[in-house]
Amino acid sequence: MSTQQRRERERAQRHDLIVKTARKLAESEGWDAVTTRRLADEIEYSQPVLYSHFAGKDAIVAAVALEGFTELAVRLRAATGTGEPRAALEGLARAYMTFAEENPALYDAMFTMAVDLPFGQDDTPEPLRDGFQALLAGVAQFADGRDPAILTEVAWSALHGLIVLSRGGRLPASGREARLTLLLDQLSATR
Amino acid sequence: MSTQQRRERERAQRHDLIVKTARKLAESEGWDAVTTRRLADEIEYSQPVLYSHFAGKDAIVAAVALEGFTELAVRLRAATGTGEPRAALEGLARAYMTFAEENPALYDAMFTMAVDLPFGQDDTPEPLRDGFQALLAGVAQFADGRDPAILTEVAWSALHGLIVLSRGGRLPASGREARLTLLLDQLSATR
DNA sequence: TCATCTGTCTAGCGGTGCTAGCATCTGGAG
DNA sequence: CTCCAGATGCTAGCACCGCTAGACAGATGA
Repeated sequence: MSTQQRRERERAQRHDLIVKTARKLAESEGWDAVTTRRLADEIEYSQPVLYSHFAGKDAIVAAVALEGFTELAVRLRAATGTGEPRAALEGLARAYMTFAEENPALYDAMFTMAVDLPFGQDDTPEPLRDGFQALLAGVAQFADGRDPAILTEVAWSALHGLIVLSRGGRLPASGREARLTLLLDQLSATR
Repeated sequence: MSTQQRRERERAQRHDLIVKTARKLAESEGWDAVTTRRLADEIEYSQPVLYSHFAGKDAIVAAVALEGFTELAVRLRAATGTGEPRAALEGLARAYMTFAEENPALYDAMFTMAVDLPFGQDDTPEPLRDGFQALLAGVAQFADGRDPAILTEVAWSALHGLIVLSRGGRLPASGREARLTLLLDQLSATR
């Protein structure tokens, strides 16, 4: 009885250990450094153990990404102000960009790597849904006639584009602030 | 004398063959299928031949990307209209998105994979510079007081975001047109 | 004709994700 | 207390990856 429970608890702990280690490793040395051998070594178990917890490496990345969505949602909710529309949007956008900058590997896992997470579907995991809802809640309040969902998607896309192009060196680091300001201006313009 | 020339010509042809084959293979089966072995097999030479033309696999991807920048620049220039601002911008944006949709693997090589292409620097290859200039030329004409470069970068980022998030299934295929319309509206709004 | 030199190939290195099959250790039955 | 069964984690190995050393053949020039 209690033995069974202890085992399940230990299994859950090890599951977490794998996810945390993968994330830490990815963040410090990049996802290329996250190999099954290295990961196994780091958690002090052999490779096959990983496969008793996850279907494969992709599933591990997906688990890390899921953790990211939860954290992002929390951050966005915290940044969702209720003041003047333009300022509220700015707070939200900055929170999003800060998150991406502070956790580049995590952000990659969430938005560029793991493709096997079902996004806009019925079986979409709760954290994903929650993340988008947090963004939506912040944007919706100044939609001002425009479709809130569409507006959110466009705003999100633009932010994502800025982040990903900047990171790859496609955009100069210098104009960063100017780009964000312009984007916010354009998004909050209502004709 | 002529022997020398013939050899150089043949070398150049094989160089092109490698790039074309890599691109075709990537486009039909994805970049994962483009392995050095597979590529060597496809061009009917052995692996080491690839390395007598390119420093490594990354360099091959970069060569494919470079080809893409040239083509994109041509497309954008062709789409740069001179009529009413909003319509001109729309034509440009649609040309960009169409290019990305028709050549997904090529687009990936240009904007998400190859990191060793110097973008905003002094030694930036001409095709890259040209591509951005084509976009700039189209956007600048309706900047209307705003910084043309910044505006171009923001517009580009937003388009890129839409494309890349749509492709990964992060954005529903349904709202595509609505998102583009809203984006164009916001970008062409001058306060 | 022969030496050299260029070009291409075979074979192999160290790495990857993943798995089959064998030990070992534990928990419960007799 | 003993012994068996099942769970658990390991070693070893598969097929593949990018990349390269060294052997080999054919063309080139003296």
